[in-house]
Amino acid sequence: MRYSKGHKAETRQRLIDVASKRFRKDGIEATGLAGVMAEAGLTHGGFYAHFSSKEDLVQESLTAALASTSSYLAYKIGAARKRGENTLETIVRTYLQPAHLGHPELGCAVPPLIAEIGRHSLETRARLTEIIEGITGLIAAELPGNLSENTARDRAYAIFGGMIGTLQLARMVPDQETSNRILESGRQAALALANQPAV
Amino acid sequence: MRYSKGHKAETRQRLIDVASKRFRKDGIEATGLAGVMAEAGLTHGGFYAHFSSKEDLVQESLTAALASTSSYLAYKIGAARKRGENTLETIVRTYLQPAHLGHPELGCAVPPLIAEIGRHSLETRARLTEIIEGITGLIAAELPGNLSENTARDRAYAIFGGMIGTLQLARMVPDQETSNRILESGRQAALALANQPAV
DNA sequence: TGTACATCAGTGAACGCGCGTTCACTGATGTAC
DNA sequence: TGTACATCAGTGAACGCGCGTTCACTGATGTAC
Repeated sequence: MRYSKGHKAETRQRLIDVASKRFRKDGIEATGLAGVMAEAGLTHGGFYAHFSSKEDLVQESLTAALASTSSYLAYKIGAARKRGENTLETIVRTYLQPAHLGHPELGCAVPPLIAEIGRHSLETRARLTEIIEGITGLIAAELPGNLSENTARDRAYAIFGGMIGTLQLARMVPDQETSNRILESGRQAALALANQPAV
Repeated sequence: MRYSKGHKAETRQRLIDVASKRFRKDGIEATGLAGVMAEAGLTHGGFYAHFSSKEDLVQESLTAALASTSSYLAYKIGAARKRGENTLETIVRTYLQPAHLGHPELGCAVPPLIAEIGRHSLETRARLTEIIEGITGLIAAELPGNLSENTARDRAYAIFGGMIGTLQLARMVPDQETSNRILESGRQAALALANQPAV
């Protein structure tokens, strides 16, 4: 069967969507290509018409997922600024909202996958690091006070690191009340770090 | 061959040691039982004389690894107190020291494995959560000021979450200078959180 | 003291299974004539 | 306008491999007599 123009690009996009969700939900190692293809309504043999390897799919789908998180945060920041709201509080409340606990397949790819990514090739790590630096850049740009570029960047890393670790802890503890306490504590901590004066 | 008394217990301990290192280095999913047995000098068939399943080994070895981290921190805290040094600074400098970046197989099991553990059974999560709460308890006990038990506990979670996320970020970025900046920023953040007044 | 036997940690072949990857093939449709 | 052909996204069988788990067996040594 010959397909209409744009059909292949659509299929590729669908594969990226399915894979990025499965990776976030089950981990990269635990996600099989056959399952991804099946969920996209295809048989497994056709995979290599779209990607050169599983690692290629990993790069493409995680790049897409991270870029989407970055865009979403940027949009939230813009909307908050328009309304005259505190943009940093918006970032923190968006990232550490209780709804972000469940459904990791719809959330930021960093908390569920950062450790696994760390075991991948330098190339994959470098590529994903770039987008993560985009996210910390968004945070850095909203930090109050006259911080130097370096100070702002470093502080943004600490804030983002705190949010990542907090989300992971909240997701791992089996008790929901503890989960919510951890999230709330993480929110307070992130804002406290953001608002401390320059050293 | 019949073995002398205590021989089986020694083998079991060796398996736990090998496995806990491999899990931390390569992840749980990516670690095969045959490899663990081979590194311990055995063939794979004997595994089930020691553990009922891979999940059993996961629980035993991660419990051991986390307990070891907890003990080590407790020892460091005790030594610092004896010398009249700041115990919280000791915790933070121990956890976020540059040497903790490399060789994750020798470090705390939480940063490399928390996301993967989150996908395991409720039983496994509950068991490991207990020990993690031991670690946050150590931190909570050293927080200055007259914090209520709940406040101290919640703040300890935020500090520990920050240290976890910071270590993960520092491990993932491919550039070592950035790594060290992230670590330093994480140390400052952890101490700033510890020293802020009660809300 | 010497001999027969029970023990049981460890061996290694085998199980079904899913993995990532390869490849000859299909067949509906756009294009060339 | 009608026909022959080229295209190529997707199919499905097959590859070698490692996985977790099972199991009949081994054989050195402690124990019973």
